[in-house]
Amino acid sequence: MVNNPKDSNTEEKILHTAMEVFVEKGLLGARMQEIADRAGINKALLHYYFRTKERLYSHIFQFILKKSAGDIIELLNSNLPFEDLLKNFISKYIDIVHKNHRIPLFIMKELSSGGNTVKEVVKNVFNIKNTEELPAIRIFKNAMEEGRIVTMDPRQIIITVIGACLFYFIGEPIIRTILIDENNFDRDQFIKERKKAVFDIVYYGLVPRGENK
Amino acid sequence: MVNNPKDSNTEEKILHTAMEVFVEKGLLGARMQEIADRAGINKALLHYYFRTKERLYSHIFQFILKKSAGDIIELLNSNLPFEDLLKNFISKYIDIVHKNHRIPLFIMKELSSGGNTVKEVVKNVFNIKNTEELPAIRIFKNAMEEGRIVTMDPRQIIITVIGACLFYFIGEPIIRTILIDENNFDRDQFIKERKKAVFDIVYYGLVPRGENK
DNA sequence: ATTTAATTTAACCAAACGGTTAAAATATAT
DNA sequence: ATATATTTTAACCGTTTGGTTAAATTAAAT
Repeated sequence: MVNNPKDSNTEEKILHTAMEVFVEKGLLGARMQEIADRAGINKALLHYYFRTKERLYSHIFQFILKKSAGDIIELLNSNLPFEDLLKNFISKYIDIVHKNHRIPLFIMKELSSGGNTVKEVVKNVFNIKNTEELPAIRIFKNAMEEGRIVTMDPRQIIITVIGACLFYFIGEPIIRTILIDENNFDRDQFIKERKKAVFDIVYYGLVPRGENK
Repeated sequence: MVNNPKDSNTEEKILHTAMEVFVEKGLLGARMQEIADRAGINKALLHYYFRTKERLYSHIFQFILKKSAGDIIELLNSNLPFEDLLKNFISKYIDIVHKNHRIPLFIMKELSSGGNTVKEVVKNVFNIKNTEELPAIRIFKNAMEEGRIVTMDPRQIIITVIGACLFYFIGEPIIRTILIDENNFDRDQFIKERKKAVFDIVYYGLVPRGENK
């Protein structure tokens, strides 16, 4: 009744449900019982698959981290000219975060408390040897060498872009309380405008004065 | 021995310690026993002052929220010209966050999970009647009317500036893992450069083309 | 048909934790 | 000196929670 048999195996169902619960409530707030209930199974079976809460959590955290990293890397793999690349990145990145708006905060929560195994995972996923050679860094360095943008530490640009893209979703509750009139708010439209605003500010903040490309 | 008598009253010591612990570990992660221990008192006395964990937490959360709001409002109260005002705001805001780098994430954590009483507090502190009349909104609208910056939804600008200022501190662990070579990193210098980068990108992203003021 | 794996049921355990209580001790104020 | 407020000690309680266990049941594989 609750289980549509054969439509997915139990392990996937557990992982899917556990991800929801962990993202909603964090490691400490999540309850094994709730995960079991929402997955339509019982607690015994849950422990039968993933021995402990920590093992289950670690599984899911790594999955989310890898997925997020993969999403970003994918966005950078294109041969568009700088302007289009930046516009594309901002638009698609905001789309991704929009569809998974709890993920960034979830990741940062865990990073702030401990972050032991995290660094391993991150280094593993990104396969970092030389920070100079990161795709994102190269993209901005190239644009600088070609004179398309002003000279500036590329890391500062990256932090600015990601921060500008993420912050609305991380801080949405407080932003809406303070900044937005709820009686007259079209969220989808606002997010669409957000893409344009981030691009306009960053792009025209980087392009040298006196040349419009 | 542990208590330096008379150098501070117990209630303040509790609040101070509890703030540390809550900010470090969140509501669920914090332990009343640990707060008592680190405050140099016992659990009974802790409950004698603040009956429940929730009461103590609520106290501290509101305090932090008010302080943070107050900090921002204070930064906006000056009659500097737009360029200086923006530069000043970014610099001082980053300084504040730098000294309390766990606070923003702490606030956002709680806002994401529940945010019941929060809206009350926020509305109370900011005394919001008309979002159009917020100081920050007015500042950008004035600059637009004076032709100093391009026309754009001021809310988008604000979100971009705050996001750019905050994100390094919120995401520092992951940023340092991915983006920064730890063998050759001067954090204070990087944060100093961060101020300039945020200002340059935002300011020149807003100033109309063809006029250098 | 028989073995093996997946799943349920339901009871149970130990530890952690928030909170209480009562009694004594210490300090502060009057 | 006496009353009042603060602080300690230490034991205790009820609940929640992660995790276990054992036995039975059902489904899948050989």
